[in-house]
Amino acid sequence: MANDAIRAALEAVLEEIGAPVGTITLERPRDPSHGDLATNVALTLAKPLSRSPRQIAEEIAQRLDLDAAGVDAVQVAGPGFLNFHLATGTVASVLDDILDADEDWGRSDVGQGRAVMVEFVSANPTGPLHVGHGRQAALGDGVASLLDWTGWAVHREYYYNDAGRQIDQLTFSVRARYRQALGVEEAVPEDGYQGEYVKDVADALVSEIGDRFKDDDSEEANDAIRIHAVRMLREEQDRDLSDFRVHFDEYYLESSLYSGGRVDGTIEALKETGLVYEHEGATWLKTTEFGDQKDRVMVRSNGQPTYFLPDVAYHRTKWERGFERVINVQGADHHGTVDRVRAGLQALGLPAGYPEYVLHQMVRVVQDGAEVKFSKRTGSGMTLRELYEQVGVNVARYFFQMRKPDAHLLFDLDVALDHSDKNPVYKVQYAHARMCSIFRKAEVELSDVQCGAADLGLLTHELELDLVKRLGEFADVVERAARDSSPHVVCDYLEQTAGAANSWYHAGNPSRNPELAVLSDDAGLRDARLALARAVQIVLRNGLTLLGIDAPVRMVREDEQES
RNA sequence: GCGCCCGUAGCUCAGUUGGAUAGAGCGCGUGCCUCCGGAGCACGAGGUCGCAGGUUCGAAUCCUGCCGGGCGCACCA
Repeated sequence: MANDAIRAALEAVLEEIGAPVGTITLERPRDPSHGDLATNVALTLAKPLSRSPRQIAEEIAQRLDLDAAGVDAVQVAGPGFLNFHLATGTVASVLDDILDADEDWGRSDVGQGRAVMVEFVSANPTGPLHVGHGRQAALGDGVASLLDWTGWAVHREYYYNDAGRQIDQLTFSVRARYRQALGVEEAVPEDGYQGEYVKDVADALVSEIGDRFKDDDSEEANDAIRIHAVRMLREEQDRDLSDFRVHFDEYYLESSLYSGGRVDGTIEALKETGLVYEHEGATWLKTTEFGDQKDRVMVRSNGQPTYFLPDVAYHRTKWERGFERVINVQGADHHGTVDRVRAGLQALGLPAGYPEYVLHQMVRVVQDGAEVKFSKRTGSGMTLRELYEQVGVNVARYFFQMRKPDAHLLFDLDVALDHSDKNPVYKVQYAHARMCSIFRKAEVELSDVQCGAADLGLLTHELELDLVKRLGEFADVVERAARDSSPHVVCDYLEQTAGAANSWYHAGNPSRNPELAVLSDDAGLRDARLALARAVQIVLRNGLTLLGIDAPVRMVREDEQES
């Protein structure tokens, strides 16, 4: 690849002149007069070499082996940029690489097969998933997918808090609805779950066991109700996620931490560190030792552990299961737990930054300029299923991934429901389908476009070369997105690439510029342009696949849909 | 009060870890329609990067202090 050749040639020069060799960034300048590729190495070397960047750039340019780098010319510009002009044919040669790699184009091996766990969603089984969980599901799945594409062995995990007070509240809420269904006058507890879905759970219980627990308030009865409710709601969440095309390798139950003795084991291990003390009847851990704001209670004065303890125990199992790298995807409202969990793990001897966190901000759904807040089923916010049944799974997944996690997400239903290029999902999908339509028109199978078959040097138009350069950047984009746990980088790239493909395609409209038509009368040009169309199709398809979104070979028009 | 995140065009947002004249989509304005898919295309206007200092060859980006918005600060989870 052109980039690699230039990098190698640059590194050789840097060694010659005794400069430190770090990562050399090559980027495509916005202004075409600045060449095909440019680098700022000379600027970054100004300090370590204590010479003027311009001077360093001149020396590098002089010593650079142009042939080895595959460039026609190199220029020093501005404060000390090196601008490369690639040899004719070199630019388009990346198309052969793309055709050759096909489904693997964009993959890399920076992870070298190492194990990484991504934990996400992890909602309590106390009700249907809402749109916030949806963002986390799409985002977590995207982060996991990016790691997979960059050579990591990814494990997707869901942690179920199936123990504790929230579950007790659910049990009492279901119990109240159950008795209501049997004609007893009883209100759902004030701090219980008020949504309609609790009635469904109670009704199912009635048809399963009749009135057996109507007046039975024993522990056995409550256990049975709890188990029934948790099972039913877990099944609903699993369906919601499965239909959203999000799947997990493992579901880890909080209750198993207790039954397996891991909570007690963690207390014992922490006590051995000497960082545990008793205060006012409670057991504390000195987490301030590791930068936490204040020390934390592990066991309350009533003997019950706080949530902090099983959380540390749980993350300890991640380490013990061999995951030296773990990424937790969570809502930003949980950021307060980050320091304390890390502190607890550090006390046990785990590394300081363990685990990593991707915290995402809240989601607001807007339609006609007003926020949509209500869901009959939950009595509060819109559910994930209500959203994606309206706009479709593809659109929902894309919208959830197209903003950086740090930013609040405004989910605009008006745009999501639009079926034109104004909707970024459709814009990318249309571009993909359009490439496929070229092959239908040409009566050529996609798979018949072979690597090395076309004379790519014939692609000389500015629009063509611009498009080719973008396609060549895909692997770098995926790597950067993976490094920053940011699927939105891929979305931006796909939208820009789709736009460039559209410009190229429309410029070749036979009625306007027959000399730019893909299906040219000139057989050589036609083959070269089909190779380009095929490469565009591959990149768009791979990008969409990575994000978990369909890449349709044809789009159904609305007027066709109706007939 | 303390901590974390955010503040970039009328709106929604990018900005590759400090680089060249700050970008995209929508909206707005002008011009193109019988096309290899008009659900389009081309061009244009629009910015004191919240404010004020600082660091250096260079700052939307890093540091400090303010202003504004969101979220957290339990022996809840």
